[in-house]
Amino acid sequence: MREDIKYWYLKNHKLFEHLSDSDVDALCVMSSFKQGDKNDIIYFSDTDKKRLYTIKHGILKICHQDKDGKEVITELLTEHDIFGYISLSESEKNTNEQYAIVLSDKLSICSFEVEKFKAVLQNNSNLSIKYSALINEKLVSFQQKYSDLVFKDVNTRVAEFFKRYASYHAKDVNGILEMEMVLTHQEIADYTASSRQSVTSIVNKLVEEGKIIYEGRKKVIIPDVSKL
Amino acid sequence: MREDIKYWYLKNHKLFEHLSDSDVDALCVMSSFKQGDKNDIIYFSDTDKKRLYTIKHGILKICHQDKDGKEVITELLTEHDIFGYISLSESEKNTNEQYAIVLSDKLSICSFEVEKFKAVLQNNSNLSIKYSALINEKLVSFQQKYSDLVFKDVNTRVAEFFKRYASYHAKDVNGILEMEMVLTHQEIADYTASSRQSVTSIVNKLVEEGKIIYEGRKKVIIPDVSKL
DNA sequence: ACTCAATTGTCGTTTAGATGACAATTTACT
DNA sequence: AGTAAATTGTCATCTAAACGACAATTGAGT
Repeated sequence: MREDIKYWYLKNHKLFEHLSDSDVDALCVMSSFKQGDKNDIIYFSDTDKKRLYTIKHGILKICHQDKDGKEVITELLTEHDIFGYISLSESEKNTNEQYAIVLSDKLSICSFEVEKFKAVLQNNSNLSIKYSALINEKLVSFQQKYSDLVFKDVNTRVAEFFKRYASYHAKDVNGILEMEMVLTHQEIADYTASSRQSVTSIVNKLVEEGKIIYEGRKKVIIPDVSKL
Repeated sequence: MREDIKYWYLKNHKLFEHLSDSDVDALCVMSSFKQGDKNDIIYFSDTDKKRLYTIKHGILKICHQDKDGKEVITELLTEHDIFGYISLSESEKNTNEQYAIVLSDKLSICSFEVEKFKAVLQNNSNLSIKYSALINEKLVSFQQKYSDLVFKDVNTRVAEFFKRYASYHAKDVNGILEMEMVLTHQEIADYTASSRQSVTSIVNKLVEEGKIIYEGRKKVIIPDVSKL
């Protein structure tokens, strides 16, 4: 990949936007860009060197599995999101059974070796404060997700999934939201901690009520988010 | 509180242990220690200045509530844990409906104004890397908690609560774990996302099976953790 | 255009665990 | 000690949502 494109990406990432040009240069040198296709799997436990990733383009799901192969999607990640974190104890198997799968047709990600990234943090306290704040945001939104699972029923969780998904992936055509849906019902179920059949019937109810419109299986339209 | 005691606490906190003496001095000056009693509430949304807290002694629960007053306990915090985090956007109401309640008879906490703490981070990249790693650990353990809620049934969750609680609060008397239990069944239910009645019957089952022993309502003994 | 695999649709059935109601017990308070 | 309040015990009932099973539809690949 051309150096200037790498540079451009990093320069426009909210995590790095206030770095000096030379700092971005340094990051640029140690960064490694990679392409992926739909259904590609990224294991980030068993690689020799731990890496930190940020998404340049595309959608990715982070999954956990239990022994029976049942899957939860803990996160849906998009452009500029980061994953594969730094931790105190080097060896730690924190990423137990975690893996990422590409959902969009194409994915391109940028990664750094954790150790090298730490070195950059050493010299940029601003960056590391931003980084902590970012992780912190994740934590907060995760706590929210947890409470939602406890307090809200499946209907609400699925409806809110569509809102949330739209907020990231829809383009607004005067008030009407249009988006490409890369998740199957099964995956929406994995993400909302419910079952495939429940999602199917809830989606159909929403469609009947006119709150969402499916055009084929890949395109979703939300005529009025406020009514969802 | 005497300066030397403050100093001692900070110096022995794993987050600060490798700071230079003068850095700890600086922290010491800006730190503020406070005492609390059982059932005291710490709101950390509506105070004018945001603060970052670390617990010197005692046990604290962090709760969320839904509109009907139903409560989830998202975290149980003890000695050296931190809470009330820094975030990017200053105004942000991230701490929506979050509050902390003292569970132990006595609590003593140490706190810093977030802005001042950030300033210290500025000059200590080591510290800020440690700090990010710490937050990151929280995130990971929270994702675990989420998967557990999805995958594991109430019995397992309650049993694991006891193990976890023991790992923090039990003293080991040659293989037998003894601990003070500061949570009621209702609170265990809030923590494990179940109901009071379920916890009661599960606890009684565990007692019958000899896996745990309640002496009164405040003391719990686990004869053999491996059997739990 | 045809075939097969993946996805979705629709049921009836089952179940874990919540909920309500009330009693029994323990602890706190004066 | 004596009373009130908090906590725990025990049921029977109810319900949301999972699960299994199979059909219908869609879309991708040849």
